[in-house]
Formats: sequence, structure tokens, C-alpha cells
Amino acid sequence: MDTLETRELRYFMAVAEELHFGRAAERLGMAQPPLSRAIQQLERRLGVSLLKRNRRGVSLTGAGEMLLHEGRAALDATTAAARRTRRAGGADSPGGPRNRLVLAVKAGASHELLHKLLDAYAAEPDAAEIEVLPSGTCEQEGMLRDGRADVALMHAPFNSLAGFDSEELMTEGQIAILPAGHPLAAHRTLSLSDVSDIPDLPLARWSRHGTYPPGPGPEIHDQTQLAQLIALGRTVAVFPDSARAWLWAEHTAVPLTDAPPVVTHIAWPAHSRSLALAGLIRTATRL
Amino acid sequence: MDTLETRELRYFMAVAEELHFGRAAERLGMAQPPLSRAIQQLERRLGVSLLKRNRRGVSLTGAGEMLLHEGRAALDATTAAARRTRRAGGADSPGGPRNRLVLAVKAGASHELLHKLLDAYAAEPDAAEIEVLPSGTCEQEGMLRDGRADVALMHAPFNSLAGFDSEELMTEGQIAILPAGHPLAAHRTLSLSDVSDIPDLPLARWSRHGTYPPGPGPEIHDQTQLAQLIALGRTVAVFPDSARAWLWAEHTAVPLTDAPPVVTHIAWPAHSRSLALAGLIRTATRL
DNA sequence: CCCTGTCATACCCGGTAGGTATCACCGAGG
DNA sequence: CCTCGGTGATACCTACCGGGTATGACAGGG
Repeated sequence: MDTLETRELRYFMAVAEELHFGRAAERLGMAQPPLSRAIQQLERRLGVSLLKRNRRGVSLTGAGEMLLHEGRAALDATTAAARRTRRAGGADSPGGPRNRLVLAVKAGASHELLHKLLDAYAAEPDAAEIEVLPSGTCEQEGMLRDGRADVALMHAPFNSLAGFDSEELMTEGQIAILPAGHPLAAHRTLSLSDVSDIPDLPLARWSRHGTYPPGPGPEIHDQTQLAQLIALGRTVAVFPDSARAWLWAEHTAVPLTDAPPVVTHIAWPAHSRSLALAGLIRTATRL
Repeated sequence: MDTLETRELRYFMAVAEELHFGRAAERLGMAQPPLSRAIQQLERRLGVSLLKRNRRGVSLTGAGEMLLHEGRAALDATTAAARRTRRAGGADSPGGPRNRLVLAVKAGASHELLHKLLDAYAAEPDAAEIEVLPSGTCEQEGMLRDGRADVALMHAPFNSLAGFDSEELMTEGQIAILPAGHPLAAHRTLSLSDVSDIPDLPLARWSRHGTYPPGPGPEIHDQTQLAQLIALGRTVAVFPDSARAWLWAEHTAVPLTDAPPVVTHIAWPAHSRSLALAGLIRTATRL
């Protein structure tokens, strides 16, 4: 049959990501032989070869790449189904837990907008409870996809809105955040090229899923770290205007003339049919 | 665990749609008791009640409704993963089957556009093979979602583009298609109200998933049926301009002044990463 | 040439998915 | 009021298969 069980998908994803049966089995908490057998059965059932077993490791075939991408989406959708179902549980028992929405926001971003949104929505009649879930760098997309969140504030062009429904909420320019004493801090405006190649102030490198892009700048995974490094005169950063909310006394913000504008959207899974969500979106677009 | 196996999802969907354990079990090709037990286990594992077992049948709880919607998306995503993986199978073996894209189109719609697109794309260097899959009324969305198709031509506002990436290709007006001898056929233009309430020509009702909306008009599930009924003077229909391509001698087309314009898009799953698809989209937008 | 690291094979065991038989319950009729 | 039909739940059994351990085959590197 063409059924493709969740367990098989999980197994294949582990092998496809590790490209090593032993490590994949360890990650799955099982022994290597049953994993090998499961993958073979999967290949037989699909009638397709997924992995090339070279001596010295494993590599993906074209079909394997396809299953890696499509399977990720499928696994996310199933865990999303489980999470959202659990969250909806008991909401219809009278006096039970209130209908609740999880809103993912990039930690520290759009503080003022978020505040206004929450206040305005709480004032609505029969507003649901909103749980604000601060997310790491650009993690809102994954959170919507795998059901950890029901709705998110996203920032184009940093987040991709592909696959979600969304409404535009706000557009803002970007600023360079410099140490207060730095010569460039005296300028009224700057351009991206001014700040991208300052010898004594290399741009910080943000953690993306635990890895860092190459470059000379310091490694960062937290806004406070970054703020401190700027204050110490070690680096410079580029942020949307609303970042002024958390600047320190030792920081100076200078508008960037040629940085792309940042557009904040409210986004949600395209197939959502929740009344509470509709209310929140309506509130947001009216702000 | 929070794993949620595909099999459990399939079982629950059957029960949730039939609202009857016996019929659901029959549809699944199994006996009723194991199905009952499987649903109970699912409820225990999720820690949520999904179904209200009233005497005389079954009904969904709030959590059940949630799992019905989210589970449909999850099941579609897994079958899409299986289908697309199978289709990609062997594409990397040299001399093996060519890379192939399945393009879903509403049967009979946008004939000229489709023709131009296929011709232009076939002329591209290293074009993939395109399989054209004619779909029923508004079924392209489902076909993209469950992997029967890789890309589709969709027609706003009839198809919803929610959850897909898309590019606009063409905008056209709509026409009323009347029996040639009918008095209204003599007009140069008409408005929607002119054709919506003609006593002797009730608007046809199209099949949506096997059911028909209520109303006086004849029941239709096929364009040829409709064309014949119009030619016989039994009904009238509203179509995009490009429907002129298949008009009969006994038909008269009259432009509608106030009908919403129909926008044809090319649409594809938001997470697609296929080179062949990218080429097709590039060709389409350049037409 | 052996040793190491890799994935595949052989074999065994226990959990569980599925089947059959039956129960418990309620609504509808006579 | 009792019975009968139709619902989902329970009890029990069996067989399959998912998972474990032990081992094999095979290639590279010291």
C-alpha cells in the first residue's frame, strides 16, 4: 500500500539528516539493524531507492532528497495536528480551560506594536487567552508549521511568508546601533556600506540553528549579549527602528538611508478556521 | 509520546467523517471492535476526548473538530510526500525516466494560455516533461495538497490560493453563455442581475464533491452536459472570456459588465524546491 | 595484513494490531 | 412492559512484525 507511516518517516528523516545509520539509530534511541531493515522496507514499499550506500557513509538519491523535504512538511503537519488537538482539548467543556491562542514573536521585536495588539484584543468581547511565545532568530515559521504556535508576528524580508496567510501591520526603516563614542555615531544618517566594512567594528554573526555564518565578527545568540558587545565598542548592529525601545545609554542609533524597509506581518497557517484567531487578526488590522 | 501515527489519523478521520464506528470500520476494511479500541487509545494518548458517544450515534468535540481539520492537512502532506517521492524515483539514474512535473488544470479552462505555456516551456533548454492532469471543479487545490500534482493553473476568485505560492498570469472578464435564440442574446452587454433570475433559464448547479447546492437549475458535473443544456435552451451559464474557445453554433456569448474579473494564476506548494518547477514558473511569467 | 568502521543478515522474543464472540445500553414497537 | 434491533464497548485469542542481540561481508587505513 501507499500509506507511509509516521514512524517510517521519522526513521528516514534521522538517517537522511545524519547520513549514517549508527548515529541515526542512536538519535532515535534504537539499535542499528532494525533501522536498516525499516529503511529497506520503506524503499521496497515506495518502489524507489532513497539512499546510495557507498562504502564510507551514505548519500541521498534524488528521490531521497524529495522525501527529505516533503517528509519534513508532513512530519511538521502531524505534530502540529497533535499539538493543536491537545491544546483544543476540554475547551468545550463548560467552565473548562478557556480557548487559547499561542502567538509567536521574535524575542524583543515590535514591543510597542505587540503591546497595543494585546491590549486592544483583550478589550474585545469574548477574547481568547493569548499566550505569547518568544522565539529565537527566525524560528516563528517553524513554530507555526509544527503547531507550537497558532499565529505569529513576522518580519519581512527576514521571515518568509510562503505557505501562510498574512496581513501587513507596520512598515519601518532600519537603524545602525553604534557605540556612543564611535566617530560614525556623530553622523545624522548612514548607508549600509558605511557600516558593513568598519575595520574596528565587524558585524556580529547570529546563531541559526546552533551554527554561525563565517566572518570576523563575534558570535551572538541573544540580544543582551549583542547590546553589551556594542556598548563595549566591539561591534555594530543593524535593526528595525523599533529596536530603539531597548537601547542603552552607551548606544547611539543612526538611521540607515538605503536599508530595505522592514514590514511586520501577522501570519497564520492558511487552513486555520478558528474564531478566536479571526478575532485577533481583525483586531490587528484595525490598529 | 506525542507521536500520532498515520494509521491512527486515518482511523480517526474515517470515524469523524462517518460519525459511525460500524460504517467507518467497513470503509477501512476492518472490524468495528479494533477500531473502537484504536480511537480510545488515541484519546488516551492525546489526553483529550475527541468524540461524544451519545446513544444513537457519535458527534465531535471541539478537540475532535480540530483534529479533523489538522489531520486532513497532515494526511494530505504524508500522501503527498509518498507520491512525490515515487515520482522522483529513478530520475537521477542516467538515462532513466526524465524529470517530470504534473500540472493540474481545470478541464477545459484557459486552453489558449495552457497551449502557449506548454509550447514555450518545451522550447526551453533542459525542460522537464509536463504531464497535464485535467481536474474536476475546483479540485486543483486538493491535487496540489496531496501530491497528485506539482503545480496548477488556478482561477481566482473560484480557487483559493491560501497556502500556496503563486504568480499572476492573466486577467479576463466574464461572459454569459445563452441559447442563440433567446431574447437576451440580442443584447450587447448584460449585468449579473440580468442572468441570475431568468424564470425560464435557471442557473445550473455544479457538483462539488458529489453534492449539489439547492436551487431550481439542472444538476451538472461536466462541461459538455452544460453546453448541451444551453444549446437546448434549458439553462444559462457564466464563464470567463476564454470559454469562447468551446462555444457551439447554438450558443451566444454576451459580455457581463459587473461580473468580477477572473485572474488565472500558476500556483505551487510553498515549500517546493524543484529546478524544473522554477523553470516552468519563469516561462509562465514571461508569456 | 589485520583492524576498524560501516551497513546487511540471521534469528529470537514480546507487544500489539486485528479478528471473533459477546456484553451493555437505549429507543422503538407491539 | 417486554422484546428486538442497532449502537459502541469489552474479553479473549492469535499472528504478525517491530525491535533486540549476535554476527557477517566488505572496504580502507595503519
